Amino acid sequence: MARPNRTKVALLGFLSWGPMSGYDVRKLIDGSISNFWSESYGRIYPMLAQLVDEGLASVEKTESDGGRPRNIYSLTDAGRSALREWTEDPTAPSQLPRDERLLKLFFSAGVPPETTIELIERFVVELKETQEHYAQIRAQLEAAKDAPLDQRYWLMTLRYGETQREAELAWCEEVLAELRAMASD
Amino acid sequence: MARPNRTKVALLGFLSWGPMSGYDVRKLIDGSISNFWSESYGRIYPMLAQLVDEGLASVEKTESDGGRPRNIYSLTDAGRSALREWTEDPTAPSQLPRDERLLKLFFSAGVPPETTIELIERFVVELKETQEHYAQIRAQLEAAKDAPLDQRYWLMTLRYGETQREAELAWCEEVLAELRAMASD
DNA sequence: ATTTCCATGTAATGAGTTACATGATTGC
DNA sequence: GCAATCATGTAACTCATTACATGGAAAT
Repeated sequence: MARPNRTKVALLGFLSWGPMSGYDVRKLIDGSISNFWSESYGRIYPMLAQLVDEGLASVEKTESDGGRPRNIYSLTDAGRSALREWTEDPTAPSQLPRDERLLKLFFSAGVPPETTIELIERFVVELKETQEHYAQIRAQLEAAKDAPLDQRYWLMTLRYGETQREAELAWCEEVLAELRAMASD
Repeated sequence: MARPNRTKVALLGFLSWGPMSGYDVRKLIDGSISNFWSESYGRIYPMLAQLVDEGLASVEKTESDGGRPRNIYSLTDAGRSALREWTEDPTAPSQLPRDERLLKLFFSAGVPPETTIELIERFVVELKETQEHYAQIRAQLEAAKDAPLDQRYWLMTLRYGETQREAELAWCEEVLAELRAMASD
């Protein structure tokens, strides 16, 4: 696990909560870390198979217990220690950001300010929707009274998103004021 | 240009400033938008060839004007209107964020708070380095007195990064306070 | 009846990094 | 003479999304 694949560690993390299916993982992600993470089925299912190949997880096929057969994955000891190894490492790769909205803004001198105002106003709408989404995540995370220690960490990650979105909204107001002044010249 | 490739529009944008080589583009990026964008040679050179294929740019090989021959690319009219089409469109795809540091924090209940404190402290160091980098970019952008309209947009994008990093630093202080309280229990 | 949700998976496609190969020129 | 910089490009690899295919069960 020199530089483990990101999907891999995400799956190890969720499986550490208990045995579950790929479908379950996806739903858990949507309800907890969609704030800063996403996974597609196209990655989840192949990666689960890979975890089994590598001995980090085991799979049990539940045949006909009512619904359609499901594949339930559990961490092995090797999986648990791989997860531990990753969480204990205090480094994180700095990701190269690529923000298409900012790229557009950067090259906007050639279009009328009104166009750029709309670009930013759409961003504001999106940000407010995101904030509402965060409120739902917050409700879900705060409901987990049975895992108080985990919960504190979860709320830290949520708080990160909340403060970032707030700062973005403040920036939007600043930029909109400038653009509107430019438009009225 | 339904959903143009991101590298493509970035190249169109820089070429709109005047004819230049792939090498030049890379250096310009580093000095202006490394704040929120990056391109590797492995993308730049093939994409420049593709632009020529598509009639969006033309290339002129400068043979032996002193140094090693360079390939200088210029926008065609088609290239200019493709860029215009993109900048005039006030939409931007919302990118799915994947923050490995936050993922690690999310799953940190199983490791001692000291480990997580180090994770955040490293983040603080990185953020301060980034802020210094921004100061250099600011100096470069503010030096461009010959393009005052462009400059206003450039500074808006820079200001975005500055406010985001500030908010991150404030979040780090908050989280560090909580983690230190947890560590001293 | 039909839509929605559960559930798993594959194939096609795109995007992007990193490492490598090459070789000239400039500055020390 | 040697290192750094200029300059272009390719190949291998990784990573990830999207669309598609399949089909059962539950709800309306």
